[in-house]
Amino acid sequence: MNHWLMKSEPDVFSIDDLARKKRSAWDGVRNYQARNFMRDGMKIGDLILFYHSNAEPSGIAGIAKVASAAYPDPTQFDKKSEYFDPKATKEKPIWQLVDVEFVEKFKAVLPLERIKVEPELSEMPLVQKGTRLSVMPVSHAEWQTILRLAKS
DNA sequence: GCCAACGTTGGC
DNA sequence: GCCAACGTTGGC
Repeated sequence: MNHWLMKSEPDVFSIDDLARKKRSAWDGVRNYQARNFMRDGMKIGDLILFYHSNAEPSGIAGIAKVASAAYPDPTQFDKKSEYFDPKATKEKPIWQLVDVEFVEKFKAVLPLERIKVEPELSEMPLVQKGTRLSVMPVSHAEWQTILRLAKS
């Protein structure tokens, strides 16, 4: 099983929103590398760190899991959506997404500040300067470290 | 709200 | 195919 981290702005969609809905399509990803991780890397049941960006504080808020295989993001065809992509067609969709399911909300957000100073987490794309990936893989060791920090 | 860093677009 | 201009991300 692989592990992942996915970023969301809590003003738009937070861990609480996912907890309420139980399951949601992770729409709006418009970055090829992030799309490829969802399309080619994710398997049903993979666990996801739910990261709050542009938040107070920014950090990891809980856990979700992959609940579907990748399929075309419907918002790319929707003219009224802010994620509409005029270059995408039903025959040749560009953007893919997966459904995610709520697993757990941490008692407290594990702040980015804490992640940054943890030597075992220094290789994460999350803390690399200039990386803006919104979907990224997490190694098994990093996963264990993050859960230990989040629950301590 | 600022702005650095990055990805994408489009003229040539 | 280059690269300047532009738009976006996301921490602060």
